[in-house]
Amino acid sequence: MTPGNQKVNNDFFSRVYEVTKLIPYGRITSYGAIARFLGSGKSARMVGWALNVCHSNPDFIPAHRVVNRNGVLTGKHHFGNSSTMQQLLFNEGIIIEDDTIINFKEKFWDPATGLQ
DNA sequence: ATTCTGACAGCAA
DNA sequence: TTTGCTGCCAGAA
Repeated sequence: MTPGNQKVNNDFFSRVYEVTKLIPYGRITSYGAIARFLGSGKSARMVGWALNVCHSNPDFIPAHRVVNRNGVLTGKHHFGNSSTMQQLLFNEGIIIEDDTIINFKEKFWDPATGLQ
């Protein structure tokens, strides 16, 4: 395996968790934003996959603060109950209507600009 | 080993 | 504007 082709999977997953944990309370971001922040802008699906297996991480991962670029709660079904994700977000001041975050643009937090 | 699918995103029609 | 296909990387069958 070439140096530049080394597996970053482990690292990638961990980074996804770290970034996700950095999302401020009441704020949200998108899979693509995280992927892009990690350097793999086109690997947004991997971010979702990482969050899908985030239970392997001992720390609490606020995965409910991560939605797709449209602000749609595409992963709500992975929170046990379909309404759990929406409920969690609602508790943080995120207004959701029809599985879509109304004030998405307003509450959006980009790790790239949010951490600088 | 091959094929399909997935918590996405970008672009073409 | 909406719909559909493609790229992305990993895992499951």
